[in-house]
Amino acid sequence: MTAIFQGRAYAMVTDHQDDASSCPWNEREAELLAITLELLQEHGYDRLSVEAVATKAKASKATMYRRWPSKADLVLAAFIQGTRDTAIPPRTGSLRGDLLEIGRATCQQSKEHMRTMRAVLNEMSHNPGLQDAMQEKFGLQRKMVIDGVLAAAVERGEIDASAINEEIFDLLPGYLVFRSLVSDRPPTEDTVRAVVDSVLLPSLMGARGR
Amino acid sequence: MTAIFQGRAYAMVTDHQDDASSCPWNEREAELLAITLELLQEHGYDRLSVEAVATKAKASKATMYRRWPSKADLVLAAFIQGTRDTAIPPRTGSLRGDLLEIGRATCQQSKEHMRTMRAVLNEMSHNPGLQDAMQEKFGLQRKMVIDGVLAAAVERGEIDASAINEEIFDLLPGYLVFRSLVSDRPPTEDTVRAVVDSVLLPSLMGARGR
Amino acid sequence: MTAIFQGRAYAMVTDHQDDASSCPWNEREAELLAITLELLQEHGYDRLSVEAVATKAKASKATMYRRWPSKADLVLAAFIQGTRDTAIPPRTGSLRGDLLEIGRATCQQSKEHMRTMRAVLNEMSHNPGLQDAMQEKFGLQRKMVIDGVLAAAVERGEIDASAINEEIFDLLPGYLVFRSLVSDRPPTEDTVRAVVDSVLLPSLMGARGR
Amino acid sequence: MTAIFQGRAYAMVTDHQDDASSCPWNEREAELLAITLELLQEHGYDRLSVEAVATKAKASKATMYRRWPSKADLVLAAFIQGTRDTAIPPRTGSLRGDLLEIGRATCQQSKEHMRTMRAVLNEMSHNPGLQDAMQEKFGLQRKMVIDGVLAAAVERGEIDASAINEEIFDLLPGYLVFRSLVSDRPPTEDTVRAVVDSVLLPSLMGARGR
DNA sequence: TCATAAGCGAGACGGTACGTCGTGTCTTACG
DNA sequence: CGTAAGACACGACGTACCGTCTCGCTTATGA
Repeated sequence: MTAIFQGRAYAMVTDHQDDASSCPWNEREAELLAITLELLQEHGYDRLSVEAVATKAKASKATMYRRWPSKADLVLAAFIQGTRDTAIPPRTGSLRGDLLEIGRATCQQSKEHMRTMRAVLNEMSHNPGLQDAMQEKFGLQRKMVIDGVLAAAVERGEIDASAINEEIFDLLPGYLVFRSLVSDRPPTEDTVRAVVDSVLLPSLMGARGR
Repeated sequence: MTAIFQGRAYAMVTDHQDDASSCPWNEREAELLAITLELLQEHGYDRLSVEAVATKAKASKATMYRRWPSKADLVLAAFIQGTRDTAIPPRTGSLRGDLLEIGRATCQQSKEHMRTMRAVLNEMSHNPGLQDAMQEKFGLQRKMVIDGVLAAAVERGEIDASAINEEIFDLLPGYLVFRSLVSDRPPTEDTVRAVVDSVLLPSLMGARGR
Repeated sequence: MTAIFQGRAYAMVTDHQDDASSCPWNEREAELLAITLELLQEHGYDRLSVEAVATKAKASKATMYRRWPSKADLVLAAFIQGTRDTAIPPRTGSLRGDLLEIGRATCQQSKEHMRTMRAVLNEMSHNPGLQDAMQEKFGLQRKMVIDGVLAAAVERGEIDASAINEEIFDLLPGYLVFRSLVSDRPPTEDTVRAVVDSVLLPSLMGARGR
Repeated sequence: MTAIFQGRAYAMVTDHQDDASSCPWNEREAELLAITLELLQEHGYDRLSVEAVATKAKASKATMYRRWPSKADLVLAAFIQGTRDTAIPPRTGSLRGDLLEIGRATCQQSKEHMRTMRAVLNEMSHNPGLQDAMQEKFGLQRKMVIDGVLAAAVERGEIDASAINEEIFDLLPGYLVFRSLVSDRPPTEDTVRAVVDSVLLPSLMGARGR
């Protein structure tokens, strides 16, 4: 199951994961990305300079550019590494529990990486490859998780398969991300509960009652 | 009624609107912002240069920097001007119609200004003032519109006031914006219809049946 | 006699001199030039800005440019005004006394206006008019004074007219100016005495002894 | 003997001379300075732009500013390089010949670098370091040459050591430089001859006759 | 064992944009 | 009308960063 979750971009990175402990150069790479992430969070995309990352890491610019051909790539890689290890939320046994768990995880992640995501978003406009990478990583991964949760709910008989809508499978994480990134009202636990209890569950289970 | 819709920021701006036609310097300012917006849409934030805007407008850099102390301010102003005149969606007489209309307007606006919004979003991280400005402009304005629509629906007896939830009043526009800005699946009419028909209306009217 | 001393450039300015007390606008003009001179001495040509002069004088740039069409003209005018009133050294009755007096006056003037002279010199490279003006003012004026002194000495029988050389009539002031402007060893009274006693007088009176 | 002629500043520079041919970066530096000098002669200090030099040399502004922290430093360096290689005038065997030779060399150099010298002069007012550099380079170098010439004349018995005066050792070059830079009457061969024959030699040899 | 290479730090380089400042022209509004 | 105020087009200043490059130096392998 896990394998399915990993799209190309995701795999591209995770393939090296095992090497990280054995191969010293991947440790270095990870360190560089970590510093990138740190400076990114602190100063934002524009005010982040590859030079500063190199200096702080006592590396040279050539080393940076050998690994990531441009600042945008560097930032993307840092972002991916920063979000890679986010655990896939565990199953709780009930649809409501699973959704709340997804919401909770989304909130945490989107708050933590707010600046980075904004930076990557901004870069996406010019970089179709980045667009795809993000989509593959986030869109697909998210879809898999939610599909899994809903499928389990259907299997448990909690909802009808007909209530599932392709168009809005990411309504929960999407809205929460919106609240973190765009609006000035970051999501709280109440937000998650409200979306799940007053919107999603009525919608998903509404058909049942009829 | 219209007055209520306009938050402070909105009013603050629209108050000058009349001046724009009478005062020549505001025409010039508007022209500069329009060019900024154009180049911004075309090339994105990073690849936009103040110099290019000035050149295209046959203005000088000093003129630009006299009005907007930095590139970020310029872009924000351009964005605000670009979205200022977005008409408030008309009332259709039914909750469903109003919501669809809001969704449609949100889709159009967020698609049109996608790159600009991403750029402004990115800038927001460093500029708390920008944060507030955006919130005032978008958060409040959006809230007013939706509150109005829902209040009308309550008045019409379509829904119970108790079904309205502060936490998620912007679920519809929020999700649509997310789809435009973040996900790789820009919203379509189907998306709007799906959110309204299978999510919002069941949620809002669900309480009725009980 | 005085009239002869005044070349074109000199006259151009001094013609207004009488007006200065009666016509208020010339007082203003003199004030502007004085401020220019002051800032010039303080900051040098490059770091002097017309804007600063205008601001300090509570005048507007237009006022400055109406009177002096460029920064160079302004500086030249300021310099001329600054040196205009330098009294022609009085006659002492002996050649040696006169020469020492000329030397003393040159030293004082060239030290006082060192920066200004350097600035004007620099500007002269591009501005032939300035070249002429300077020449007329300084070259001619200087020549007249020295010619007068030497003629008096000849008349007194101190020297032969044949000892006077057109090519080097300004050797004394020239060398002193050089010492002030170019070398790092500004002239002292000893310098003047040395030039007069060990160089000029031997040269001028040498022919006598034979 | 030659070694004695070279003051510290002179040696300081000429020591690098050999490197210039072997080290490629010094060739580049020399090229940049040569272009600077060329544009400086052509347009003068104010109208010279670092950007233009960089463009003409197919270099970047950063390269210029890395080597010379400001336009003034650049111009000074260009001037020093431009005058560095000026050959020390050869000895002719007689005091008169040596003085004429010094005069001739001074005339040529001061005419050739008139604009540059004026620019550097102007800059000196604000830059004490430049003051010292110039003094070291020109004052000392000039003094060495003249001292050497006079010493040789003493040795030959042409003049008395007592006729030499510290205060005016640079009277010849000083006056010639004055004529080039300040006055509108650039020195000619006649000027040199007149100064040497009717002023310097009488002064230096006058004591003998008595 | 030694050399040949591969990766590295350091940092110069050509570009490009930034944001500032000064010049000289022009317009507006006041007296 | 002359003036103070100051906007404007132009263009140079000096800074910072990008992405490329060349240098030596260190390792780490392969003859």
